[in-house]
Amino acid sequence: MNAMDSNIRILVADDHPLLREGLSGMIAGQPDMKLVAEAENGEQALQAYRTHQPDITLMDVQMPKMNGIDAITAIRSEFPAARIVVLTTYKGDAQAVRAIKAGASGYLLKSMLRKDLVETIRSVHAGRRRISADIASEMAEHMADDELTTRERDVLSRVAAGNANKEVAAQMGISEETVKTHMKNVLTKLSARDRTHAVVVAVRRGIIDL
Amino acid sequence: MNAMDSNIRILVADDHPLLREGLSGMIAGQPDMKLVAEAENGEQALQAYRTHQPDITLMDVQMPKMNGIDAITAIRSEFPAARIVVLTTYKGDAQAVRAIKAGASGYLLKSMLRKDLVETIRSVHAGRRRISADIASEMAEHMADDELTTRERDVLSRVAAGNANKEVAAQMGISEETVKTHMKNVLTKLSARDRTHAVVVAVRRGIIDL
DNA sequence: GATGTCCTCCCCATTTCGGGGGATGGCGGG
DNA sequence: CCCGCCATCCCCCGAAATGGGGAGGACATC
Repeated sequence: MNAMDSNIRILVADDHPLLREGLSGMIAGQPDMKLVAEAENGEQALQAYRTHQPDITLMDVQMPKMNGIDAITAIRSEFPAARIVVLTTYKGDAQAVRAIKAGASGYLLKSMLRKDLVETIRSVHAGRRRISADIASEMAEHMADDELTTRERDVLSRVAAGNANKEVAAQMGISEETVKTHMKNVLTKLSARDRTHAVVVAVRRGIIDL
Repeated sequence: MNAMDSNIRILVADDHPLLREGLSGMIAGQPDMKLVAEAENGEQALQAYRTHQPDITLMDVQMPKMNGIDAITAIRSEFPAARIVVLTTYKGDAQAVRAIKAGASGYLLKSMLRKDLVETIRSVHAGRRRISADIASEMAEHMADDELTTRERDVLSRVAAGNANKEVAAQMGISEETVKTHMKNVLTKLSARDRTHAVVVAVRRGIIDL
């Protein structure tokens, strides 16, 4: 095995050109790593993965066309062995959980240092998992919590849009009483004091989007 | 005037090392620009500005210790001629307005292309102002709107934290009736359907933080 | 087939909100 | 000095939300 073969081949998927530039520079500075492709959205990432089948994929979550989570799911359904590291600004523990469940091997903050990032890449390439300490502890805090059900998230999203229970009921084709029940459960699960607080907590934790 | 003197001397202030790396690389690629210092928070930015007095400062809004807006205010109070370009992920028109009012000469999104960014730097260096088209149009949409008063923002923040009007009143040492009055005004000004919607709108527009 | 979770619906009572009106004093700009 | 904006407080009232209870059916898991 020569030096060429031992390179860790990397795909970068992020919609910020400047950040890609930064990553590219960082990778260029590592003798054992090589950037093989870039993508600026989830669809391109999937395409690029098919073409290059990189050893490691660095993926942002928030991207146009197809978000990072869906891209991970898509890639992993075709290539179950794909090693993907999510690189994101903080968006709550729930998003991290979704990424991990989708098959990510790492979850890092963009604010992390170069050194830690290259370490993580080598680590994940060697088959380990890596989650930023702050995110890990945040995830741990909510481990015991019941997650919101699909229906509860749906109701909460509509409430966040400014709909009254009655309106939500009409939109979802269910009774207002059912909406109330869902909201009661949401308030309990999120330890929120009222619906407004519930929306804030859910957004902070990445459970719903604004 | 030799080539050295004609360089645009740049200070970069952003808490993401990777983005600084990207900017640094971009600047290095321009023959007429030179990166003279980096900062990873507002305090460092102020310090670095005093030391280097750069021609252009690229500043993120969201930074630890001292945020970008406060840093701009601080720098401009000492150096009224400072030309500062805000570089940020989108956080609503209100934040942009605050930055401009604080004295920023430009407001750009991090998702913008290298080419546009270097153009903007030259443009601002030449004394012009530059605001991203999307942000400008967003700002225009709300030009006619009444802004929230200090008190109204204060009330709304507390409501976002899950406090009932009565609790907000107690915290602020005013009557519940007054809180209601403020909330009525907030709902009207933000065209919100209820308090929950008001919080969502205010967060989206960068009027309050989560 | 028993258990559990989810979704659905219903009852009760109390509290909180939202929308309408009006009123006062302060403070700064014109 | 007057006007406008801000902040404060008050009234009334109907609508909405909250908090407690219970309960049935679907569906998957074990």
